[in-house]
Amino acid sequence: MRSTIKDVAKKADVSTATVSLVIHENKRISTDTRRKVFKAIKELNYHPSHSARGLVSRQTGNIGFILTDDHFLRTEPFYTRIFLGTEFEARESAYYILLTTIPSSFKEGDPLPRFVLEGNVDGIIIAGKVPADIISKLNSYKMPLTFVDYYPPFGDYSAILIDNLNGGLQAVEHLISLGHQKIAFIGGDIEHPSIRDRFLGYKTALEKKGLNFDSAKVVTTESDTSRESGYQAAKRLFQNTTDLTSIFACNDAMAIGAMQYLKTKGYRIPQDISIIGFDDVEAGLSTNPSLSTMKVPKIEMGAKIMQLMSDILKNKTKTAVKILVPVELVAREST
Amino acid sequence: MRSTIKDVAKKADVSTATVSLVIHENKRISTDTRRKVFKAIKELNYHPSHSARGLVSRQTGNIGFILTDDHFLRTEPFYTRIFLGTEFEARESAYYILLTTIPSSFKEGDPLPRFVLEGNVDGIIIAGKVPADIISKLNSYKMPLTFVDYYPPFGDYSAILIDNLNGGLQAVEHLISLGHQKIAFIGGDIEHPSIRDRFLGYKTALEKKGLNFDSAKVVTTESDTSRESGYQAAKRLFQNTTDLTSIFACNDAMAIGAMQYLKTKGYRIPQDISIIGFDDVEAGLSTNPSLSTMKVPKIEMGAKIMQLMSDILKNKTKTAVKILVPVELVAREST
DNA sequence: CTTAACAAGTTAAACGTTTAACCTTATTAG
DNA sequence: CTAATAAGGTTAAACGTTTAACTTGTTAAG
Repeated sequence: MRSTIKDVAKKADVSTATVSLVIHENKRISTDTRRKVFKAIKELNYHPSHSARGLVSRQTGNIGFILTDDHFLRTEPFYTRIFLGTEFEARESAYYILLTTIPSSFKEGDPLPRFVLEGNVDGIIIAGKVPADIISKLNSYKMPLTFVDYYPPFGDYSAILIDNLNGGLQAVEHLISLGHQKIAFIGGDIEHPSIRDRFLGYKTALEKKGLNFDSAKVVTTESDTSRESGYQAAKRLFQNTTDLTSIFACNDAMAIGAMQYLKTKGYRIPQDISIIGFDDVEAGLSTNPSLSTMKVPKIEMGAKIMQLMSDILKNKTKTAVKILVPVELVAREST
Repeated sequence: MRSTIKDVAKKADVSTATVSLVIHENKRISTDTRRKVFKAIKELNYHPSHSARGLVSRQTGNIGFILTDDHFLRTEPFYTRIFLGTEFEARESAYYILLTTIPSSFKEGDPLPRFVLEGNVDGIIIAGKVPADIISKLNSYKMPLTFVDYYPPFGDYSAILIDNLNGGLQAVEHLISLGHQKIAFIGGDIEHPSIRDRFLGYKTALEKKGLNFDSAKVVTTESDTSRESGYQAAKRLFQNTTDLTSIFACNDAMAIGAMQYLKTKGYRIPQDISIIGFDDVEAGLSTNPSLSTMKVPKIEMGAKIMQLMSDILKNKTKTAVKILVPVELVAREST
């Protein structure tokens, strides 16, 4: 049998209320009593019952973490790293994370995650792009909704986002600083706010440095940002023009796909063509040459969104905040 | 405010006990009353409070899911798929899964997952190989411990395991049926029960078909089963001998690594060398040629371990059972 | 007709916390 | 010296369920 607050109270020779007050660091309790109680807690290896707490405090101590199944099953551990950060932070703030996936095809009639229906979470973290339908359904529940690595087109939420615009800018400036003037951009899923911003960063960098924008050097027709799409986008790019010396890919997966295409066509990297990606996923390390990229602090983002959630639940943060996390250039062999 | 059992009772004009009995499908309640109650439940969108239930039933309704961080962050979505299966099944049986990772370097002094310390799970599922230290520490808590895709060297637990031996057997028999006589085996982390069994299957198949075992055709010195290790193992293999026409790799990652080596050395697959892997991960589909492999039902395994857990918690399963799930040959272009 | 058995509920205690309201005793202000 | 305040607790109700024990009415058996 696990020990309860009563056991502790008896052992420390105080009331259960006192034990509770000690646990909650209430200043009304003398140092002596506090010590006695802590001693008893230690000796009995007491941990408060999550259920009992939840019942009286009307909080669950749980946070729901939602992502689409294909994001969860992505080959690159991107969202899993974000989750990991969230989990780490949740340990600190004594929350549990309930991870669940939704189909990326989620639509109006589909059932919401069970923890929402049963009110078994105090708040919800949504990671990555999810269908609009689920957001609107979720809105009718009164719990705080926060986003990480995605921001929906409508609504006003707290979110942790990558500074994609600045990242795109830096990536392209890096290429320019190496002497490149003819820089291409390849991207997929261009409706995605993140991709859009990276593209915007690309354009801004060109403008800033007085290089002119050439639409022949831009391929954004792929519907996703997979490796395969990168291959296809590169192929299409070289159908448009061969007048280029470097490529900025909207993410590492596409960059790697593009590298594969370049290799099959006999281009040397970086001598003939330089290439830079975005995200800094593991795979970029084991390509040959290794891939230059913009490093995204995934674990930190996960931790940050959990902190934000915790603040919101403790009423420290009343209004929606959006935090942009900076990215960092990692110059490797491909540039 | 969420509605409670009292609201339902009032609306249906019965006692709360009746509502509870209806929910638990107790036969003592008449069809009429049952209907009334269900109607009220629907109208009020009532869902029982998880906390209140947990408090009185002394169960948490949660299952802990533990894997090492590097397994969770593996590029191939192997364990994530198993988790997904568990999650799906958990929805059916009304459990929540608390996923947490432990360092793969877990040792004696490290803290156990919080849900264990706080007694916030009814049982624990361990996925994949974990350090022995955590198993022994976990044993001192009285909750059921089950394993999926791993079985510890000591102890008596329920587990869902791949039929690795038979899988290895089938893979090699497949090669033999294609006329191969000179079949190599490459593997890593040979201490791992799964790898060991696959190797045993290899040997058994040779024996069964009257082919003699040649230790020069076996490389098991790599310490893990990554792509890179596959590359290295293949390299070493060809240092030993070139007298072979096919390779059975202990998993797809190593098979893919080996394919890369074969390609750089100018071998054609499958004309010069056939190769077969194990696991059926996505990446095997996008190699060129596509990789033959043994298909492991990952989602189903996840679902099965959750069912098993649920049975154990309901006392349906009293003694430890080990279930071997069969694997299936997927012949693609590489053989 | 009496008694037993059953059907279909209801009552009330219990689960382990939290916390508002209360109670002592000691200290301070006037 | 009295009254007010502070310090350091305690009491008891409440949170939303479950379930053993009880009640009431009906049917069946003898």
